[in-house]
Amino acid sequence: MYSYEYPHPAVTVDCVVFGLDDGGLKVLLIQRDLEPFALSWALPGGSIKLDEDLGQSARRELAEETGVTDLYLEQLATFGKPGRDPRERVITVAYFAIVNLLEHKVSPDTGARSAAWFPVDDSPPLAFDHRLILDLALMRLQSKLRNQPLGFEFLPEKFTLTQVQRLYETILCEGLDKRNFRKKILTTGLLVPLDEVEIDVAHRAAQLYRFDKEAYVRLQAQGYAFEI
Amino acid sequence: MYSYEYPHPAVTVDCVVFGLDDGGLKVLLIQRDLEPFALSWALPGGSIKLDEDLGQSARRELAEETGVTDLYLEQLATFGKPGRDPRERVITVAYFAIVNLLEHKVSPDTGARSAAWFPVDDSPPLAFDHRLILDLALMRLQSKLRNQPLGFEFLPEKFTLTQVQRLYETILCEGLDKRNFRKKILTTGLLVPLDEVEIDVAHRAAQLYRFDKEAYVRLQAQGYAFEI
DNA sequence: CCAAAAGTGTTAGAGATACACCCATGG
DNA sequence: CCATGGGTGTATCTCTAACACTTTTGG
Repeated sequence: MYSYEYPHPAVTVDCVVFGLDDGGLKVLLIQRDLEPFALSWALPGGSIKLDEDLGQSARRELAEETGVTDLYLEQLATFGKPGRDPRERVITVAYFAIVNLLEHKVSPDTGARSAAWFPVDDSPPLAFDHRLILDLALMRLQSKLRNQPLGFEFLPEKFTLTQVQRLYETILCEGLDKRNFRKKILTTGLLVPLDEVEIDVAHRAAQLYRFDKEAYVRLQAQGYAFEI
Repeated sequence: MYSYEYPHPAVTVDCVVFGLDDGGLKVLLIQRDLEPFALSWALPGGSIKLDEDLGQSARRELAEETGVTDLYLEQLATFGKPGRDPRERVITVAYFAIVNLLEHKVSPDTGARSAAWFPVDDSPPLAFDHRLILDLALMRLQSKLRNQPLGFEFLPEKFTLTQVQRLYETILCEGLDKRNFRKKILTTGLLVPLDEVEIDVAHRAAQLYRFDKEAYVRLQAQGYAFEI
């Protein structure tokens, strides 16, 4: 008989979705309508289905609960401390996601539960061990930003260098020198200038760039390591 | 009623345990005695218990199957593709471990199943998706080695600079300049020279060092980032 | 005295940092 | 013409990379 004699825990996915707007770095939370932690805010997520891969479950739950569909997603870590859910043993596979708030203007209230963006440094108490998960995701975001060209996931396809710099400054919580930053980011060769400039601004219009993902993949295969 | 209506998958842990000896980088595998994949080699691991944290499960399984107890352990990633186990849906939380082969001379045959160390670049076909897990672990090892002082986990408490250099060369698969390597590793301030030298060698005895973990933790808290 | 590995400094080049002003545009 | 942000170059310094010989020890 080919089967596991051991008791099976519940398995869920939870997503830490980051976005960036003028107010800074935001995280997407949903308000729970059921016990335990009814009315508390929590990371979007839910039970996996048995015929779905883990990443698919994460995308499905996000779409159902928040309407967010187009995003960068990667696995963060798995949390399974006994007692983290008062009902039963629940293992949760946490995902880390980035969504482009500027372009898609995601309205998170399309789902069944109420969802909202909170500043990461001023978010409400969270259900379960979700604070722990959020903190880990934030550390991961800061660390990955430095050695992977991940930041562009926050931006629209066409962006200015100032937008990129502000992004880094906001997430890393540190000021950066404009000239040095531009030199560094341009010498990677990963940004290609477009034949377009910003529009509708009350000052000199900035050059627009796009991120050349193909070039990055190519360089990466040759051992290139992005660093900012 | 506070419970999950969703079907529960099986949850296991699997460990990629690395060790280093004169023959290079090794990985610890066990030979399966049951179907599926009977007689195939596989990563040590097994079902979690409902009252155990995930890391504890990993340590318990390792001790039971291979006798290995004293090791560095961290979570790697979770694999849950439907069909990865032909019996039923199984989510496995993979762990990444390093054991000091030189000092402990682990005899992996103490467990119930036969266990053995294989060169990572010459290991047998593996059961399930364990090849995928091993490959990820190897990439993680190489990448972490560069920006965390993780390599010392492979070595005895007292070691020579040449041992450290050989370790880096073996795992990163690249030659390193002796003088530059020594300069770099010593200027971190994380290695403290002991009042001892190597013994029983047929040539000039080398200075012994130990890794100052406390210093690392202290520096890390101040924003220091190890890099080699 | 020979074999084997330990140990040690300098120079040139690349990359990082610090720093301030003029330009273009819209209102 | 003014306010706003866009855009640019140089000098210094620090870190990295390349490189070869002498010393110690045991056999």
